[in-house]
Amino acid sequence: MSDPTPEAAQNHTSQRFEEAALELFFQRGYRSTTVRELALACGLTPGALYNHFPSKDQLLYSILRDVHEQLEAMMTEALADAGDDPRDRLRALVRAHAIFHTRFRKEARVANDEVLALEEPGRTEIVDVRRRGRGRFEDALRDGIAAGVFEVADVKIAAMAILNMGIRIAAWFRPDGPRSSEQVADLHADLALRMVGAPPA
Amino acid sequence: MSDPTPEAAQNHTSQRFEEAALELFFQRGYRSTTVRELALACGLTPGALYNHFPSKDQLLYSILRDVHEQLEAMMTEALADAGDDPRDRLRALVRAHAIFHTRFRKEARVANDEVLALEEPGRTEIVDVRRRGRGRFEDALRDGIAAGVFEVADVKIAAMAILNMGIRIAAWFRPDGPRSSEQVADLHADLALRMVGAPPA
DNA sequence: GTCTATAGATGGATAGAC
DNA sequence: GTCTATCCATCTATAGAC
Repeated sequence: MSDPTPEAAQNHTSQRFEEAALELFFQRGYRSTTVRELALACGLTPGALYNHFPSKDQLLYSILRDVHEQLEAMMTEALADAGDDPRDRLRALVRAHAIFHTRFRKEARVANDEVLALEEPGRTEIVDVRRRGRGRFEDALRDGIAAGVFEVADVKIAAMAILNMGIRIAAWFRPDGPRSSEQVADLHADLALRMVGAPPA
Repeated sequence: MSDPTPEAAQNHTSQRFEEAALELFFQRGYRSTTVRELALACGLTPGALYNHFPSKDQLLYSILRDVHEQLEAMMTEALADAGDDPRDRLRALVRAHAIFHTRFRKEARVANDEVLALEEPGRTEIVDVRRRGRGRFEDALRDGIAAGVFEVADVKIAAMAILNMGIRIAAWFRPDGPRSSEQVADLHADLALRMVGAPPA
């Protein structure tokens, strides 16, 4: 009842492990990061990790699952707000995707680079999630073609190209660089619309 | 003189190590591949590696250096044959880049994924080589803008997008898939020309 | 130039006290 | 839930015989 404990400011240890792991996996890669380094970054000892995760692999899996959930949520929300015009919908999708890869660039890069490091069955699960995400771009393109506003020679290639120029943002974007998240997102949306034969005015 | 030895068919052991390493690094990644696996794949024992490379790191470095040299050579040759029209030059560059990433997709993917696994000073050297390669795309775009045939809002972003949709080809292309190397290259060249406001007829 | 054998370090993970 | 201590596997690399 009367319980204004300082627990409000508490970061659960498992979460601290995930944050340290994100940073270290981003800097050195999953395989090069040791359990000892993870524990040290949390001010703990190696054994402590295993009170929160059954293995180093499951720690990576937990991170990747969260990252993909968040990306999916952002794209879903963007589409929900986008209206009916296929151009607006593609723009919304590309923008959301780009903004995610700038704002959560560490998460995104770890997610992209370390999928193959996962053990089964987590790996197959995450790969499937990513495949479904790719489907959103293909659907957006097909809708525009059906509506007669896009002209695309090969839907899969175009979708892959749009998706991948977005994915790679996480590899080069710098938060302290000359372009904001929003600017990068707008520029990519314009490029995508040009790619599908619907150049913006 | 009279020397038709069977050495013509000989594969030098160092080359066999590089080939085995390429395959294993492609499948499992550099860090997950052990010296024992490399030696076994060559029908040798771990110690034999060190007659040809001073370390596992130097083996990776040797592979990455060769890969980037070959990519540079292909792009240089493509530009030399391309004539003067900026559209033709961009098309040639994107095509050469795309074909490299289909035909040498294992080499390309290892080169992309394992740069950070390199130790210094090799890592900085390879990163610089890659930066110079990126400059070719920016130059091609600036030439087209100067000639009045391209219209680009942000040269660096557009160059990065074109470069990166090409780089990611190595991550999804399958030699036994429905599209040939040439088809993928042509489709990407068309997308790139659209991105710079010079859609092909 | 390859082998056998092993050094020397480091990895993930566990046991049991507190 | 964290600690100390450690197991045991595995890693890169080396030494010296052939």
